[in-house]
Amino acid sequence: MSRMPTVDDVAQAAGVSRQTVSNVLNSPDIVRDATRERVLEAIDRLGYRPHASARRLRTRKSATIGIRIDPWRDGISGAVLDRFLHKLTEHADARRLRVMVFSADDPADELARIRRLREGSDVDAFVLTATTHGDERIRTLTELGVPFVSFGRPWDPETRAVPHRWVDVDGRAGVAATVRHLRGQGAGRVGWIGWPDGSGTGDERRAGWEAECGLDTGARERLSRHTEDGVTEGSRAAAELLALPEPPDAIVCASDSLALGAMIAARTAGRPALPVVGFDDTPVAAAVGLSSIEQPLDDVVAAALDLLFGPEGDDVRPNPSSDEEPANRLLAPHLVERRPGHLALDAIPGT
Amino acid sequence: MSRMPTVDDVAQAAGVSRQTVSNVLNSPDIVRDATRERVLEAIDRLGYRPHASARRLRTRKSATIGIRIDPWRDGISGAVLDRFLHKLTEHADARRLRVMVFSADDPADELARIRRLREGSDVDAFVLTATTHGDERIRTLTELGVPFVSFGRPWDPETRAVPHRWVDVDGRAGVAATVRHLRGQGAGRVGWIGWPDGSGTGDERRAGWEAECGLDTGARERLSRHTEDGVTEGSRAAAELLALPEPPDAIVCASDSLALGAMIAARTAGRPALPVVGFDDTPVAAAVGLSSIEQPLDDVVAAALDLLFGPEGDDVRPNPSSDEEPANRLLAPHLVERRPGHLALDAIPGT
DNA sequence: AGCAAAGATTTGATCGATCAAATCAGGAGA
DNA sequence: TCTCCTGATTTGATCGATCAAATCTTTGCT
Repeated sequence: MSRMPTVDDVAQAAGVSRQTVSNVLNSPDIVRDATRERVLEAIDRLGYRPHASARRLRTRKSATIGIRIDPWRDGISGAVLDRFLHKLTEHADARRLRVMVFSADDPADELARIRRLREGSDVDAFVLTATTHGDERIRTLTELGVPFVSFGRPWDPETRAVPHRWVDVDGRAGVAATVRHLRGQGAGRVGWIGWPDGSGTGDERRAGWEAECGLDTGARERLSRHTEDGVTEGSRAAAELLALPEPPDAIVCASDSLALGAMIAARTAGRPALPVVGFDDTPVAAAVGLSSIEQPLDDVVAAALDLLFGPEGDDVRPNPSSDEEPANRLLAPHLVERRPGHLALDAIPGT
Repeated sequence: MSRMPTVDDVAQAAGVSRQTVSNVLNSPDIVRDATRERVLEAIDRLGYRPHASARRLRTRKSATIGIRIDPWRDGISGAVLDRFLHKLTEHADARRLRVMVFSADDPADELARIRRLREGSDVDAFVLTATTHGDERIRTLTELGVPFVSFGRPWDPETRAVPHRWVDVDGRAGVAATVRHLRGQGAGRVGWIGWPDGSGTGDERRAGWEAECGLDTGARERLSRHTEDGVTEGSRAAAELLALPEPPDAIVCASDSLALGAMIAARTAGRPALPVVGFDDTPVAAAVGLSSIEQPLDDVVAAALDLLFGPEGDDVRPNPSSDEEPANRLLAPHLVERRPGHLALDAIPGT
């Protein structure tokens, strides 16, 4: 073939005009049935594919979503965003949207890259992840009028005052439900291992534990630990809890890293059956048979695209203006329960 | 602002013509210094950004790389591809290339998506990952003339006969070097836990062990196990090895999943200091303090882009034709050594 | 049948850039 | 001084699609 066929080629082959071919593709309902079929046949026969760049130039839409990929950090925590990205591509494909990824060194750099992608009409909406306290991206993108949705709610009053679209997972509700579940199974004292105060996400999760653990202030103090994220840290904290005169009957953790550490500590302390629950249901949790609270990423992605594009289609809606009601969704996670001892270590010969 | 400035606006502001502005951006060397500065000043002042779609329409290039993201599978194994993707975006950004991701259900679906992206001029080169025996993608893309590079060498003679660009990591050399290293540290019997025969990657890795373990056929038989990937499987295999009359002094595994299992088994068997080495240096390995053989993804990505675009620039080179020498690179991985017992479980109170 | 309104299809213009060819300016050499 | 050549800059055409408005067809109603 010397060159790819264009609308004109198809039009000629089908004996109609350019525009009719265009209509068949973009508003099939306004074309008469007989004509449409003739055109579709020609499209099929010639193997015509619309030229995306030409279309974008004219329509000023790219049907492309941009998302930043974080530089690879410590690891486990990044897994959620990777799963999110996978889900995003799947849902986007289903809507005939494309996903463009980029990297950035810091929030300022991210904003610069977003501007470039946006101004070049490469991308017409963005998904922000990992929102923080005082997130400058939300304010800036709103001012620039760049359509976006964030995965992560606004954490401070100032950001909350900026009307914008967001989707988040209700960590508090997830932990609360889990604690209730554990207590229903007979665990009288449910312990907590979380992060230091100040991270919005971590505070929410702990609040879920506090609400449902049924312990008085003193007991809550004794049965909880707050530490940086990490397996070692989780291990140490769990060992402390298990060494108490009245140790917990179950431990819920703010992350899988902490939970993995806690699980190892429980095993070492001779309590391999102690229920330990992590958060995010990362591959590690699945690998070692750890219960974990899973974020409903399918729903999160679906909601994010809904907010950006409406229930279907690929027309980006503008950011909500200050007088409208800001659009957002808070989704409940759910517990993935696994049997401790899944590794069947006890059955191993020679021990 | 009512609309984004265009070349014409800049031209007018700088008192030159469209084309000169275009030249300043694309071939700065043919523009006189004084003129160039005047134009650049105008570009800066107006905040002009070239419209990517318009440029692509004219040049028929998109400066975009496409890569498939696998549906989220079991987990640990996918981590390498995720890290690869991160690295790819970083290197691509540095070259002013964009990265578009997409998902597909199977190889046939992937090919269909590639054709669509390619025909719409959305993407002008692709990176294939996870090559397999009899990979149809390589043959098909070569026939279609779609530029690509694969991360993963061709595994069968038929595919090898198709000249194409590829980059891969020399797993055999990596394992061989690791085994040598362990023996140099006094481990007389180094065991192996790998995958069943037939996976190119796995066979290569085991070959590295065989070459350097210094054991006779019988001992090799006794000190190696082949099993599906997984923590449980690794745990079971390691337990068997450790129960031998002459157990191994160290164990090298084909993956971090297997190694994590082996590490847990070693701990359970009362040998927490047994050196265990995994492969891919996944986050899990880092989290639990497991030694692992790391793929040099930075170099892999750099090599892949070199093969596609040359040492610099964003002009895609066509696929190698049958008479040329096919271009490819085989890179050596390196061992990331961690101290077993990193979790400091022994120091935990109450044990 | 006649005529207006609704529906289907076509035509001319345009999106914003680059290519190819034409024009203009500045030196070198006779 | 004039020609010729090189290098810098400008002009007209084009990439492939959609928009907006014009034209042609059909339908519905009296």
